[in-house]
Amino acid sequence: MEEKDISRAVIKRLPRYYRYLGELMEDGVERISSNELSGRMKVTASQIRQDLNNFGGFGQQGYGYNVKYLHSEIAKILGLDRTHNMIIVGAGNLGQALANYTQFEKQGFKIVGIFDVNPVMQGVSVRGIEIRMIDELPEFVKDNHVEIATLTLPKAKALDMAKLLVDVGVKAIWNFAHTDLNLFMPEDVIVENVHLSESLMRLSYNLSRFEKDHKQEQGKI
Amino acid sequence: MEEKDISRAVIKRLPRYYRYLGELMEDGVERISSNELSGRMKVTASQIRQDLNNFGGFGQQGYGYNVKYLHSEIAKILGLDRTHNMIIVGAGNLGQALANYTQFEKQGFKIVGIFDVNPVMQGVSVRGIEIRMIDELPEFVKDNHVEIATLTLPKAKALDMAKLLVDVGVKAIWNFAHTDLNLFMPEDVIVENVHLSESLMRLSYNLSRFEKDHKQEQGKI
DNA sequence: TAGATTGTTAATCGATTAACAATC
DNA sequence: TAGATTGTTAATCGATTAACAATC
Repeated sequence: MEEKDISRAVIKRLPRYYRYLGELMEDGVERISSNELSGRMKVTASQIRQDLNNFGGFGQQGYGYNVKYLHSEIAKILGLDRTHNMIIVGAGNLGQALANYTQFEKQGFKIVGIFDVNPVMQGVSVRGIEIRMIDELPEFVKDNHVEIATLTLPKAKALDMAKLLVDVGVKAIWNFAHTDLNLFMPEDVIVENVHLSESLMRLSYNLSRFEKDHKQEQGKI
Repeated sequence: MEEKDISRAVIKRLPRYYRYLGELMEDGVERISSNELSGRMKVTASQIRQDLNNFGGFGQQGYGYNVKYLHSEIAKILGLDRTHNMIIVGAGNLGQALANYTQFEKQGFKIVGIFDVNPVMQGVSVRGIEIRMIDELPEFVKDNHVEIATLTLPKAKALDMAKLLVDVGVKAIWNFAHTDLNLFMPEDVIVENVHLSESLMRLSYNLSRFEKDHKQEQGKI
């Protein structure tokens, strides 16, 4: 119906709007104007209005936006109005850390299973969830309506596992492996990459650049 | 000197180039053209050439780019040609997972200390690194030339800790807390945010959108 | 009604792509 | 030298900002 193609840039900002609106709700704020929100979030009011209007007119002239309403509408847009069953594949440090992280559950992402390829892990439990072996995966995904797989395996094992996950019916992969799965996945499988080392490199770039700038300034004096 | 301001979009792609060049090196590839790399990475050859030329002419007409040379030049640009001392602040699941992750060390990010606010953690060791209390922080940062702090504390404690870290001389914060520190930090402090829940929400958005599209298609039949 | 603020169109800015002359 | 491929300028595309009429 309302099927314009929304730009990636807009999607990237939505969760941030959602977070700020959540905070405003906690603070008991009932309504907010694009201009006021603009001040808090350091984006332009114009951009806020443009972004939101991609999805519909959530505001009211002369009033602004109702915080609670807008929050719940963005939740719907982001698919946070329902539960998503999720498994974690790769029970190493990162996988276990994510399994222990209760925040996701509150947002509707329910961790229903943890898998690993290493037999040593079999039977070990994380937050009450027993680690299973991969041979149980196909049945488990079907029986538990698993939509999302969090992939926390080393790069070398990631692609083959991703293919397997797709074969057994997983719809989306949250990829923490340092490799670009999306290039090898079918069109209809969602891949969201979290490349931590790339993030750290960007930090490093900015650090180096700043130090260079600083040295230059001193040199100029 | 060569101080054009490089756009964020370019910086975001640099680590990816670096990764692909690393893989090419491992595969023993000596030279590569922008066109060939374009095919592998699914970006345009034009963009590759434009991106690289922000930093200098690393290629040669009629030949392409020397993989090893380009790899090392990008390393320099990203500040990976030297060691960065890093501490982890927040020894919860995620903090410990990051501490256990040896990959960063290989890229020059050396974890020299782990800190927490919870006295229960005191003296516990992660990968041979003892968890310390915050009162030791100021001296530690100075003595160990700490540049980067990885911040893996809950949101509520994150901002105050960030301010403290800046006060004691930390130059950059790798922020895993669900809050936008950058809005409250001095200009000269680098903040790189990793908002995992935002990433998961983007995945969720795409998942929901796809399902909607799919339903529509079925409806049309 | 008057004032405020949205929704939306138009203008600007920036980033990507295309084209091609320079040159190895 | 001829062929290949870069570096770079120009053209296009998309995203952001500004402006303002619509309307609560």
